[in-house]
Amino acid sequence: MSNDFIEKLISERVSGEQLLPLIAIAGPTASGKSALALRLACELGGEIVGCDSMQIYRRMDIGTAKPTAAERMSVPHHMIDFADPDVLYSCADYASDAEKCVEDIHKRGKIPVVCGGTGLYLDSLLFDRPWSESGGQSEIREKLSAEAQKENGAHILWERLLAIDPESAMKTHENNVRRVIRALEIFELTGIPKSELDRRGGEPRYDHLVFSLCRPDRAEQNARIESRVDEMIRDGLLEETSRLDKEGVFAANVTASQAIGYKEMLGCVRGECTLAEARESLIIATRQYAKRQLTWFGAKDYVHRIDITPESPDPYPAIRKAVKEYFGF
RNA sequence: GGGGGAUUUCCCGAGCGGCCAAAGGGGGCAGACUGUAAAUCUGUUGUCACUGACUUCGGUGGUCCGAAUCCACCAUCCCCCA
Repeated sequence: MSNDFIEKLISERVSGEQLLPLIAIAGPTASGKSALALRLACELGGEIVGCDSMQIYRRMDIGTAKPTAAERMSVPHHMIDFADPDVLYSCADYASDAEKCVEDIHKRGKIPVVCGGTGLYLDSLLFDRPWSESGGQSEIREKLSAEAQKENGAHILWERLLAIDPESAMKTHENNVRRVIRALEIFELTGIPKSELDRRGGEPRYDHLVFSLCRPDRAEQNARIESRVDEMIRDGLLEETSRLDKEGVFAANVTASQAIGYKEMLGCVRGECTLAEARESLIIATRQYAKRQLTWFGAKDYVHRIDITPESPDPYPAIRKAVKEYFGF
């Protein structure tokens, strides 16, 4: 199963300003990314860079399926388990932190193996985007959110966007208030329409080779998700949720409070539903998330999809081979 | 034993004579995504020869030009009185 993908990449490779190598293992939850990345890093003498919007948080261990202490001992892991759940941490923070991290790894003469399922984070690490100039959490956003709450507010905001940046407005459904607000915010902050800003930058930062693990058999993917959920519950997800709840994580409107697993268990912690019900909605939410990830990675032309099937249950050889062909190590 | 209420498309649930292949939600399927992304949002979801036709609303038989909606009987479930 060798590959036009690799050949194409090699032919596209820019030899001029030789970028440094980076390997990434992406794919939906419960696809086996972590184990695979670990194996790859071990063999290549690499270090792992997490690319997961939730594993970055401390004390959120079970629900985010963080690599175990033993695993983290065997190969250095970065961008995992370093932020407090109650702080706001977003994609732009990740992009700059992870970039530094990768730079260090390169300096050490190691090769970074990025591993995780947060597509946007991966994208932001791989490609240089002018995000830093376009602000973040701001009063403008608050103000716009308040306006959106009003009668017909969403539509009014969208029309405002249409006036200043028709291109973005056409691309963004008016119901997607969050995106409409962000586009508006960008313009207010920078004076540049989002569509214009989007065209800037975008150059690759590394000579990257990205894989996405995929199980074409949906039933099998679902079965894996289900057993992973049960494992989490067995390992004490409920208790972990309860602890975080007491910390006030879910009261704060922060990224960590959106994590799948905790959201669902919270109902049970607060006695609003049974554990069985929480389990059920957790499984559903995870399944849906996995599909979104699949759709995201499937749409990226820089992602090389590796299918896991009964005929080839172990994706490792194919990936190892592709790395060898592409990088030569 | 007597009285009352239910039975709707994968699930929940609205509909109570034509505007009903049947609201809404859930789930499923597909998609979007450039500073909340494990988030947010969109489309689709009876069948087909698909701007039309066909088969659905527990079962059977009626009433009516016309029924998921009315009547009768049957089945199953729930509640109340014994």
